[in-house]
Amino acid sequence: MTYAEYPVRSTKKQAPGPQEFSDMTVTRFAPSPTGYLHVGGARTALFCWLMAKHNKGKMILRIEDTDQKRNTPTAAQQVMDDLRWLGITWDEGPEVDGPNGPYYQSERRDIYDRYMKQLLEKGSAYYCFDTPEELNALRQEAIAQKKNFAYPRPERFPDEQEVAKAQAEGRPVTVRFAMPNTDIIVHDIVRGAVRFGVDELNDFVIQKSDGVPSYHFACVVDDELMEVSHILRGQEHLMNTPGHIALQDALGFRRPQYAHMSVTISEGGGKLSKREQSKTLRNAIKTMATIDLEKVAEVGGLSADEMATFMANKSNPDAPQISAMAEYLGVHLPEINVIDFLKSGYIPEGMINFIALLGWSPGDDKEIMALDELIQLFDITRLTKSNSLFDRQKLTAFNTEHMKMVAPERLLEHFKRYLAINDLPMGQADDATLAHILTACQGARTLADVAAKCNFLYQDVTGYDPKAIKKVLKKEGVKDILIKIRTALDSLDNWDDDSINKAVEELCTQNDVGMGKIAQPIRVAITGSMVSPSIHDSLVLLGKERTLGRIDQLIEFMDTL
RNA sequence: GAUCCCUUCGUCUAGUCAGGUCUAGGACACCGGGUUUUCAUCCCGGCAACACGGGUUCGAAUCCCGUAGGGAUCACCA
Repeated sequence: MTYAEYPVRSTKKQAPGPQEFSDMTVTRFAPSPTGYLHVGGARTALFCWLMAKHNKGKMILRIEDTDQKRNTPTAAQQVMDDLRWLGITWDEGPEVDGPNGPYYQSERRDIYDRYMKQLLEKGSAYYCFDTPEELNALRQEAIAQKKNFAYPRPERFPDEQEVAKAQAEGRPVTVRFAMPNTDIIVHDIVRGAVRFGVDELNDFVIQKSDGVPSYHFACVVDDELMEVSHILRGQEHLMNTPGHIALQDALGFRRPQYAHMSVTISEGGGKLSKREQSKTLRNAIKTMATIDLEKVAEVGGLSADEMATFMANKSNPDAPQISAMAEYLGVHLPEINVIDFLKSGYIPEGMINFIALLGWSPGDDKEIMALDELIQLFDITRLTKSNSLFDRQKLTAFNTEHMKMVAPERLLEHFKRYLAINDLPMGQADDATLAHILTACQGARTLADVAAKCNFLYQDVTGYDPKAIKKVLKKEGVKDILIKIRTALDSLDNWDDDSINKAVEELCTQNDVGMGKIAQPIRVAITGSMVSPSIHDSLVLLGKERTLGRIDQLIEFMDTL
């Protein structure tokens, strides 16, 4: 079948079915390991995974590490950790293996070489010896003429002798793919039929001068060999697709189905990226009146010059430097990477649900969905065409819902991981205590809220919130009440919910006051603030001795008011 | 600049392919009220959109054309 004959029925619902593929749906997530997994990548992975699971197929994880300059050795591991935290698993790939490995492209060189040779022999690809400077000049010329740059394909392709000669002269040797002389129509599940004219199509590089295949080539070869039936990726790849299709045809490969997803935009506008974090930090620094810039630079490990260019909006330091400076200044950076959300106390169930709704919906009013519902309802044809903005407030709302829905044991697991990654003293507590803290904080929006609300358990009261002083302590008769509370609590034989509740209720009736008059002074005494879980939970968690001690401490403080 | 994609409440979206049931539905946010020993949760109510202009049609959010705006891509990066 040629491109033109490929059936076009609807622009959306029915993209043509894969021709020669088995019934098995195979998707793949193919990150390039340059750092932590960010939300955009997580969304792509999620849709690949949902699609595979919904169709009882499989998802492959493939690491696209053909560019040595960009890859860091630990990045692949980080990406896998982040995927696992989200609950996204892969059926084939690193650490689980499978019949089509290896799953690191850097280990597949011999495979690519075979196909490269085939293409060269067929005359579908040819060697080039241009230097970057020459190429650049060509491009400038095209711009000057207001034309699209297209590599000038030679009349006759260089032979092996010329290659050897070029090599001897020290010229770079690359291989370009000779694009066929036809328009190419991409049949996309999301976008329908998209036509690319011959004039737009360019002979692109498929083998770099270091001998490594380019992304385009490796990706096409691997997708065929790994039997990938559906390629889900960001719309930034749409323009690459005609090239990939032509490559598939030249190599006699099958054509997978494509779905180019819309992009996720950040609140500040533009693509969600680290740049947003630099921007937030920079703006925060600018609003700080008294600030020791030298000290900040030192914390971030930047030289004075680097700091200056950063502040002048001319450079963006690396993520660790940004984080170090933000932490030092107490600036909360917008979360970008999956791990940022973990650190901020979001749980994977909430993240997954929220991300799934960025560019997809089940078609009715259903929004809060557990993982198995998501799998059951997922339908690739329902992907939205337009870009969507990442709204953290809505994420928080979803997180709140899932905090209530998740099984207690699971929430406990998430909580322990949260405490560990933030290295909080609460992490030393035993499971029973943590479980109690969690139930005492039902309704919390994030795990960070839980930790903050119960932080008083792990920290002495060193002062009192001015608002608490004004609203609670400076009221008539508080000191007397406090003394009565102390006496009542001291006399309790059992330190449990019932006894504490009963004691507090009795204090209310005896003194003819409402709950607030008793509960609030206690709260201020034990936390120094006006926020804590219910009184009975707070007191049980704190223990009798410490409770009484903190009440004494407050009674003493009352005299200084 | 060229090419491609997109456009419904502030935001995520349902509805568009098969035009009437849409005085456009839901959710988050926001505003107002209520429950609660604080915070959070929870409950009730409110505000709020078919980008614009032309067609086609008895009838347009839905089909066609144009305009405007936004995004993506234009690498020996993936």
